[in-house]
Amino acid sequence: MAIGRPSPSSSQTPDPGAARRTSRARGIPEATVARLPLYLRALTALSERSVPTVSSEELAAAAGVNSAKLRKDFSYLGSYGTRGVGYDVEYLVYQISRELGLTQDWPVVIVGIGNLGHALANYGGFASRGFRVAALLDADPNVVGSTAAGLPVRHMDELEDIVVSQHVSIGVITTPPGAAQLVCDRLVEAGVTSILNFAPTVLTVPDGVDVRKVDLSIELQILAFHEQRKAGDEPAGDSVLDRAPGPVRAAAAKLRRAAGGGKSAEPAKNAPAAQGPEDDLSAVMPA
Amino acid sequence: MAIGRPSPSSSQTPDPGAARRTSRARGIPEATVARLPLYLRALTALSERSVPTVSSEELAAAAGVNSAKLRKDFSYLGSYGTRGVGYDVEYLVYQISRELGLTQDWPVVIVGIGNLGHALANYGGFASRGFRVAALLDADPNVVGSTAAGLPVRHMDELEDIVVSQHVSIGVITTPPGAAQLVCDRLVEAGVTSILNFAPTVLTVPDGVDVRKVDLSIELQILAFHEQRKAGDEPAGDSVLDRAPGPVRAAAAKLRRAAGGGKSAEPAKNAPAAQGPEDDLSAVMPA
DNA sequence: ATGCGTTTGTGAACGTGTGCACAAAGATGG
DNA sequence: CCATCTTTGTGCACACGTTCACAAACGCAT
Ligand SMILES: NC(=O)c1ccc[n+]([C@@H]2O[C@H](COP(=O)([O-])OP(=O)(O)OC[C@H]3O[C@@H](n4cnc5c(N)ncnc54)[C@H](O)[C@@H]3O)[C@@H](O)[C@H]2O)c1
Ligand SMILES: NC(=O)c1ccc[n+]([C@@H]2O[C@H](COP(=O)([O-])OP(=O)(O)OC[C@H]3O[C@@H](n4cnc5c(N)ncnc54)[C@H](O)[C@@H]3O)[C@@H](O)[C@H]2O)c1
Repeated sequence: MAIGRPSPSSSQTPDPGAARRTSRARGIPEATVARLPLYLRALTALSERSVPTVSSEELAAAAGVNSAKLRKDFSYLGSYGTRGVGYDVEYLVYQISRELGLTQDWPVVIVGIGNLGHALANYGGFASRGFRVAALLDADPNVVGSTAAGLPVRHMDELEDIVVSQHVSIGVITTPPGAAQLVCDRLVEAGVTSILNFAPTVLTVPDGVDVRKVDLSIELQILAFHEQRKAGDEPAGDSVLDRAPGPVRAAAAKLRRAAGGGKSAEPAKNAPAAQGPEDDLSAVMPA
Repeated sequence: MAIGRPSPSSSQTPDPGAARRTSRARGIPEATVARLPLYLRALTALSERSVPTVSSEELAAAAGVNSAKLRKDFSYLGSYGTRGVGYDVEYLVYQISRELGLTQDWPVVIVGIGNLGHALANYGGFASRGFRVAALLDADPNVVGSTAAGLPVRHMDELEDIVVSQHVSIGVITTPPGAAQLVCDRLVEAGVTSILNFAPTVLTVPDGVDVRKVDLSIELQILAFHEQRKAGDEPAGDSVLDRAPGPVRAAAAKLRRAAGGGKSAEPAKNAPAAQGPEDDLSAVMPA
């Protein structure tokens, strides 16, 4: 039963393969691309203060990165600096904007105008960089009549028309997780090839479609992990059984499977637990 | 003029240094930590369907990753699988939860209850994983009276009290960018050691404080970059001057600096530009 | 012109992350 | 108890990303 990758490749954010193949075409590493907007923001601020040139050291500080990294990043774009002087701010703003495709207009649709969709629709920093909200879409008839940020919320039925007629290639999904894959499929079917997904769902898309996700819950969990480490709190001493090699562990595994079996509720000892390091797992593993 | 790193290290998300030092302490790579929440979500779904065991292949598909990667990730946690069978779902849910610190309660404060702050406060998936909104805070007197998601919005004055008395170690910043660093400083001063920042600002924090950022604008720009590539649209043929080595390029640089000089508006030829590959930059570089 | 101080651009070393491929471990059936 | 089949856990090779350190390039003053 060979599990051949199904033809729709699930290209999520942390998948280097697809994304890299694209960007390596002309040699800009993905990690660099992800930092360009950061540099651009810092440069824009300098530009507004009419600063003519900036050194890699200064700009790196403003962007919160290592200066060597910044120089290497810029080197992928070309030689836009002047030795002994630094970089011309205006010129660099233009070059990075161009490289990121920000010199063109990118119409986007937002699907799912609930709490988050509303916030995004109202977000000013949206339009500031060439991204224009082409339409707000929702399935709920109660929502469809209303307006958000001056734009009318339109019905999902109009999705295809809007995407095609306005040449929308970027879609933002802010529906509940259950609807995300369906919405995604419709967007892709209509011609959208880049998706920003706020729903906590793994989206599956065909090759050639990029998906990036924003997941609040994941971010918090990562923070919690490090927070736990800081507290010197080795995450509850592991059962000796599981560290032991050989048949002992196997027996433990067997027991686990035999015990839990069905629809047992969450492993009991889960609640508050005032970060006491001692936290035995007899509750979950009745050995 | 040696530019010694100032003692407050600007540890942003994409800075491996600080984060890694922490997690390497007991050997879980940062990339793995970032995927654990993904696995946990998939496992929780299986658990709700009362699936007793799952193979690395199945789980990997559900989480949208390579199965070898998943197995290696789990190997950092210990040997929790059974060869020939797979992983016990309930047990693995517990192990990952514990590793992520989700078996304890994490009170968080949200600062800046505007569009986004409201949406976050209303977000259900928040509390579902041990994260509890301890307080909503804002500086605007008009907002302070109101309630969001059943919680009262309290004034910034109360920040320190709340953080200390409720042992808050995680703070979420959803203020305008201008206020973010100030708010951050106050949070840190009060004792918060993990910050999730939604404002498009580079935060500077002392060592030992983790910052993660969520930046919609950056995500869109990355998508735009790849979108441009897909359109076969080499980002507007580079001026020959800049590719040429030697004195020619230097002269060009000189010209740029001399020309632009002051507060010149955005490099003119910036507008719509119907994705025509030909887009000369004489406007920005009057050579 | 020449020399001096500054800053870029990059080669090279190193650390991290990914994916293949396979031996070893265990389940299962006879 | 043995044979066979499934699936884990991991050694290994390679790709990617980061950082150091320094020669070459440039501006500027003399
Ligand atoms: N609110 C937050 O702060 C937050 C944070 C992180 C993630 N999320 C995620 O973002 C998504 C949206 O969150 P929310 O709080 O705005 O939820 P919400 O319930 O307020 O809004 C969801 C909207 O989607 C619409 N919708 C439902 N099914 C649809 C469909 N098939 N097609 C089109 N529209 C449909 C609903 O009518 C509703 O207006 C959820 O997946 C949530 O998990 C939200
Ligand atoms: N709305 C979005 O979808 C979105 C998306 C991405 C990023 N952001 C960023 O998130 C942040 C918030 O966005 P928003 O749309 O909710 O803005 P908003 O203006 O609606 O809300 C900001 C809130 O912060 C409060 N505030 C201002 N200064 C404060 C201070 N010093 N201390 C405490 N509170 C203070 C204001 O009173 C207001 O209630 C902004 O930085 C924005 O760039 C927003």
